[in-house]
Amino acid sequence: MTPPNTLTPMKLAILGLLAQHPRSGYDLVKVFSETAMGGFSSSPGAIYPALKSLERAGLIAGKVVNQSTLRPRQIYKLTAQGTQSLKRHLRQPVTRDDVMRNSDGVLLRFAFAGEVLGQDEAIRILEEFAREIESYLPDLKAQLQALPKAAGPYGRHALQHGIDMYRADARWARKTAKELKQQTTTRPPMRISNAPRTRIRKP
Amino acid sequence: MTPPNTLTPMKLAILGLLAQHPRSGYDLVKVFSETAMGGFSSSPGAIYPALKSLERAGLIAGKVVNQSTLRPRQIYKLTAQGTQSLKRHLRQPVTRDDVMRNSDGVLLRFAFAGEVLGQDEAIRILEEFAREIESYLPDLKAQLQALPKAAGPYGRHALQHGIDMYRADARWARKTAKELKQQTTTRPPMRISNAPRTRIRKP
DNA sequence: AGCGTCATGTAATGTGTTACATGATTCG
DNA sequence: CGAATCATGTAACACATTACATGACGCT
Repeated sequence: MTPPNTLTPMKLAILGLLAQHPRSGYDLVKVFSETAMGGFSSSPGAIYPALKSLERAGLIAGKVVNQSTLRPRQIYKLTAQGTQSLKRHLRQPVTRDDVMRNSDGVLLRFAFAGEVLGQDEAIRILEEFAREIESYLPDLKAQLQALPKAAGPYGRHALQHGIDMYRADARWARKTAKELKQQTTTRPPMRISNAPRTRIRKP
Repeated sequence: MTPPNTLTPMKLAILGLLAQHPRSGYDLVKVFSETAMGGFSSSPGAIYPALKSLERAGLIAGKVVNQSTLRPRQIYKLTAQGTQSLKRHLRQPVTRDDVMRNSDGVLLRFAFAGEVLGQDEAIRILEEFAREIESYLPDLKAQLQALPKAAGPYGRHALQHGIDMYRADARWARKTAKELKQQTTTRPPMRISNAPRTRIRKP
């Protein structure tokens, strides 16, 4: 494991998307450019190197599809090791550090955990997220109180913005956890093994 | 102007902090490490190079303070050009792109604009921010509607998170603009010229 | 014949992160 | 005296961004 267990946001996103179903690099480019996807602006210059790095690390494997046409296309899918690495990453607890400077990453974890590990893990992430925020909020309020009056209103307002955002985060997490629990259709997690049980229909 | 007009978040933050009052590199390290400051984790390895780059670009000037002790300390302050560059940057309109992938930068702009350009500019930024968000929200809601049912609930919830966050952003911006307008103490902007009118008392 | 899109990349560049290095000063 | 803190940096590294390059395919 040359890159130990780091998994940058970009690579996590790629692994998660490939866990949904195999895709080509170009497919990923389109996903990132067309959907909101948590603020990735990502361009080919970021995606293709990341794919190669993931392939070198043995987490994904590309299969060249030459199908009759002469234009080669690489379709990537997760390897067993990649699946394992993704799951390990998704199972990590939500820390205060995540809350402070990686809340986008938590969102990614939530979405992929729901698909890959099942609803229970998604709910766990939501609740840990909310809990960490709620334990962090008093600190922020104390910081707000501690601000010297001389500092002027702008720093105070900026800090208040942070507080408002965290509150909204926590509210969203609680609300979403509740919704997920209420819908009793507790579906099992998606299968992402290499040997799918059901045939894929190609319409 | 070797680096044209780019001004990364880091450099903007440094310029803004130096506009408040001159500081040393170490002072900046402390500010970034002790206060929340919008999610900068920033360490010496980022700050000192940025300072040198800003100095090369002529936006700030360091003055060595040898004062009796043998340990040199660089105190940086904005040059006239740096002040001008900062103001130009702060006066830029808030775009949808800012909203989509740089809302932290907007916050920084707001806080520094209030101090450097005065309350009116700060309010302008808040209102542009809110307006851009409110014009972006329908798009996001449409994306939410357009999500295929088959995609499962997690992507939908993640998107809903984005919507909730933007709503909270807009609410905060409207609220803050209102508060700033209500307090009739329309103070003039801070002086950041190199020739201060009032003597600085050194207690 | 030419343009846009599909599909894959590479190169240059800048920037942040982590970790380490180096001395001086202050405090117990 | 030794430890923590002040204060300044450097080196190695990974990473993303922008811009460019290449070539096939489909449409007009």
